[in-house]
Amino acid sequence: LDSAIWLFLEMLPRKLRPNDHLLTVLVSGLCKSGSHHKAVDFWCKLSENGFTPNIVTSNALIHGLCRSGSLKIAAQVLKMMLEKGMELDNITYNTIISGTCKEGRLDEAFKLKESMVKRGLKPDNVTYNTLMQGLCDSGRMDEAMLILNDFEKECLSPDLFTCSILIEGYCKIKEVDKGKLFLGKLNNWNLRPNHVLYNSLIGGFCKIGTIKEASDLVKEMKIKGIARTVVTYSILMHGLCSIGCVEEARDVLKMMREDDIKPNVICYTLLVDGYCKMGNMEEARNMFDDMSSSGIDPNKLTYTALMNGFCKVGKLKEASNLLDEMINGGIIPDAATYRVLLLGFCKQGSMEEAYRISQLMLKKCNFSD
RNA sequence: UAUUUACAAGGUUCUU
Repeated sequence: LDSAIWLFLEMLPRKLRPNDHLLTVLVSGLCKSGSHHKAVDFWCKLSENGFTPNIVTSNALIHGLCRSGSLKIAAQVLKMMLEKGMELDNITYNTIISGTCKEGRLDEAFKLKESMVKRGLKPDNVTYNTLMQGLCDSGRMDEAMLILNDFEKECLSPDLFTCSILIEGYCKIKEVDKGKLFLGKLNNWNLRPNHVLYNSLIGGFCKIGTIKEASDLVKEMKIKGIARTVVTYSILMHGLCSIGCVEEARDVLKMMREDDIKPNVICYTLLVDGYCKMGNMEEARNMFDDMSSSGIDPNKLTYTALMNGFCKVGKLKEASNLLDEMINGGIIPDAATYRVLLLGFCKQGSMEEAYRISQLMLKKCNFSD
């Protein structure tokens, strides 16, 4: 990415207009890889040289900044966009409304919706869905439901995002049956249910401990021709593991094979963690080894789950071997990983090994955690 | 295949 930036900056004095699509890809790529400061610098340099990025590229930057929790910087970029005379669009507003909601500042998010109206823009489905999501995240389901009136007032029609946000909201507060009622309302909105709606409900039933209802919904998906996904089955596995039914969760792998869906690293991590939580470290290790032979590489979360398991049963040597193994494999541990190990060693009174690990952490860490 | 909204995995006050 750095050489891509360099190349683009080289073009500036030659009065070559960089390709807008590529600029957008580059800016969002920089943000995704955590270099949002570089993305901002890049945007500024382009502006200073008379090549102010267009609205799409600028929106991508705003989005990247919102995602990394840098709303303050996003506001500064927004200000510069306005100074350059850029016309903000719905996507700009929807993006910052979403970012503001994610920070829990709902009042401010609603004010932003008002200011987009003042600017002559018409809030759309994404705007209302985003605000709804904010309300659902805070458990304010009654207010979320009231947004449906706004849809009608604005002659908008709720979409599958609207439905899944509401279903997920009800599932989160364990009112799964209320969520399920939306399946019946879809016809009124000319919608056909999709896998996300079902996945959310399956998760809801798992959460309230009614695995039977959950697996019935999987059957219903098959009957109705709604595609199951790896998420569908991982939700089921998570539900089973969380009530201690790891063997049943493992059987889900068979269901997946019959359904021609390949398990991914998340599925295996669920099983590794499931066995760890049961204290069955032998099977946990077996699963860990199985996944490699299935060609799926364990990631940071897989290692941390397994290390946590070994720590809990006092096998600290195994845990610290895993730390070395993951680092040698090029997987960067994070704060959660180190916390598991440090807690494990401290509890057992092995302060020297805890110290060694903390030194390792300080040497390797990127200070973001 | 240029930008915005929905679904899955690890640590989380302590003890067990």
